[in-house]
Amino acid sequence: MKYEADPEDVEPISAPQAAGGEAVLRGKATINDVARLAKVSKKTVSRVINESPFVKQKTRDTIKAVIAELGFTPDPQARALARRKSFLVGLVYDNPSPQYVVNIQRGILDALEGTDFQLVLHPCDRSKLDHVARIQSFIQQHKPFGLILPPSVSEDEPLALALNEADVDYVRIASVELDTPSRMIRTLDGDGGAAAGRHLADLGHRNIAHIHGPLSFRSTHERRAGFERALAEAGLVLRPEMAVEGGYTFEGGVVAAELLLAQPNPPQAIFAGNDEMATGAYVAVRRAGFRIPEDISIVGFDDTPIAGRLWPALTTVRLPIREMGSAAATLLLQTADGVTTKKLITFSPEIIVRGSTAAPGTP
Amino acid sequence: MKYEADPEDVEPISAPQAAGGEAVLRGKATINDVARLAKVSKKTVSRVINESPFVKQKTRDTIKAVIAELGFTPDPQARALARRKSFLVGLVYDNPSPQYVVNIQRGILDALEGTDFQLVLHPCDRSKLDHVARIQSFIQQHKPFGLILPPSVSEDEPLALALNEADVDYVRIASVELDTPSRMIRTLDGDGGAAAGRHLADLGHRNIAHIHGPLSFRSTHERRAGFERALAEAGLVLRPEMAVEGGYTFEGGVVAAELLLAQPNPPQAIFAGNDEMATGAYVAVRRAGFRIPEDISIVGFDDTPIAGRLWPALTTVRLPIREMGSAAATLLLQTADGVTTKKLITFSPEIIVRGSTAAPGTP
DNA sequence: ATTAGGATTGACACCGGTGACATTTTCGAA
DNA sequence: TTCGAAAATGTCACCGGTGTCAATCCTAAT
Repeated sequence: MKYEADPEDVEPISAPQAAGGEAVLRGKATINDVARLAKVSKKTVSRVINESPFVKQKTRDTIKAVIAELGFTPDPQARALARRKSFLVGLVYDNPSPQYVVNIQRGILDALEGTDFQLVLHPCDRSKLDHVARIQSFIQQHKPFGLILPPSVSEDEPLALALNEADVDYVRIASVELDTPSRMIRTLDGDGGAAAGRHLADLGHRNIAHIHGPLSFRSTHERRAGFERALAEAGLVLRPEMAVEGGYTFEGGVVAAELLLAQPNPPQAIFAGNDEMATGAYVAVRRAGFRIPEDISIVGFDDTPIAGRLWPALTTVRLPIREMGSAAATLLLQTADGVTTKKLITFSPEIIVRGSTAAPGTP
Repeated sequence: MKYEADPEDVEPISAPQAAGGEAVLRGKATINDVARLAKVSKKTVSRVINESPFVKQKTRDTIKAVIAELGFTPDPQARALARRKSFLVGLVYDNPSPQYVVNIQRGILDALEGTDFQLVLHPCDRSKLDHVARIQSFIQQHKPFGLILPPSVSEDEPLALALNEADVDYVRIASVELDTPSRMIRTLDGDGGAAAGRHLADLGHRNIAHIHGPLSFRSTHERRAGFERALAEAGLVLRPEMAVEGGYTFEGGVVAAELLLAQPNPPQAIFAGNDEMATGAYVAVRRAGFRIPEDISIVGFDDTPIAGRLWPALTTVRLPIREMGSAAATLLLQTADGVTTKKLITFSPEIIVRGSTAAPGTP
């Protein structure tokens, strides 16, 4: 039986703009309005919205025309309710670096632009006991379409396990293959560390130190391993007393560098595991009365904006963080299209040589 | 008529954890489950959830007990659909400084923690023609509970006008009273500028320059006005050629400072309208071969993290950005409680003296 | 011309709440 | 004890979509 809406029913709906005399954008069109005007059931409209292949081309065209005419957009809340899945993409993060976080956000937003999805922020604290439970309850309540986990949450295996149980999709951003399999964005931090080591060795430095991040971060180990590999290729070794932890923070960097400089045979060059710590090293080096890069060369990692703002500008290893965020979101949304081709996207870092490194003995 | 659910109906629901044998957290309880167990209608449960005063204390207690037992939490999507209002708080921003943005986010998240609300990010671009239309369509689609507008979107009067028409609540963060009335967080940027001017004048500087932000930002004018006021109180004037625009960016700061230093009678001190530009000034001053603070003193504004990371650390004016974000969210949520007491919260800046300023003639 | 089987489309309940309004209680005043 | 208004609670439709499954429409094969 065909849908036989009589003209009276149709008329007043066809002009949502004009309705009500005053109101112009008020009262959005709903799927019912579209169905009535297109003379089909709302279910068929629903099929068109969701790009179901089981709709005749002609019907589809008619409906699309009506949708366009009415400026109809499906209501995310209603869809979420019916599907038991919202249109939210959660960014679950605990990264201490604001720069990192902002760039990841930007990348995700780039990818989400134009889609129906919205980015919601969900900071967390891995040291809290109910850390995983909180995220679970967030998922249960808000039924996010998916989650994006940058480091170091991405390395949280108990969390990943819990997520696999829960009804969410997620993409992790990390520097290594992780135990729990999942789609992920992988960064070759080791190569970055190697690039830093090679750069310093090529400049002629022999006495090189390293300030690394917390041991609980996988990237700490990756970066250091790559760095040591490059040194080895140049016939150098990283002596144990030349490797100090700086917690990935500015203050940690200051303290770590002070420790290094206080040694009987202080380093000519320092590779810091991130820009924050490199910035801290700048301060310590200056306090100790040394010049950068004449007396001591410094290399960072991340290429956050501060790198270009220091004096001299910091030589550092860049990871395309924004692009990574974008790729993560894209990977997540694939599922929405039913296409799940790629499961892993790899990004390589690149060294950006600026003013904080020079050959030893530069006047 | 009482609700007479017979035990059989009640039993299987009472243990959502146990249901299904395997599943533990699956299948959240709904308002219907609560209603059945508490032997009341779902509407009454709804009243309790929404803290309606028209529920007898005893009934309320019973229902609350059941809610606790079941671990029931209302479904945000369903509520949103029925109320035509979601539980999202939108941060609409275009601020170029990541630091600012992150801190505002943190503040908002602080205030939202423990509530049903979620923060969604909505960056925008005021230079786009459909700028306002985009935000309108975001509102129409996602029906956010409210919006928070930091500068410079907060100063966008056409947007504010459109927002008043639309069905959203919003709080603006700005440095001045704005034409369109609305709840807002106000910062006394003028006082901050004055503090900077006073500090430099007190140190004994007479030849002081200013690098200001874009003229389209109200804060630019506020900060400058306060600065000039303080100079006047010290019997000084800001000569026109000593005021240059730096666009609130690092690069702009570099160029502006170069312009100032190239003048026949270069300044002994520079007050930059924000930390980004102050950082740019550091670079220009060094390139020109001057020392900070011995030859030239520099003051910034905002106290972003970079201020403490520079060498020497930057003397700057601090605005409690995180607290401001938190206050903005709190102001917004008042409506949720029906309590709408405050409409304006004012924050005063404070000068943080660090190493980038000294009396002229310091060796 | 018929007919089977896939291609389309529709009917209807339901997702989990809330709004408007009706009905039942409750309790102080008469 | 009785009555009426206020207090408390319930009924039922609806918010705007989607899932399930049944019904109808086609098309090629018989």
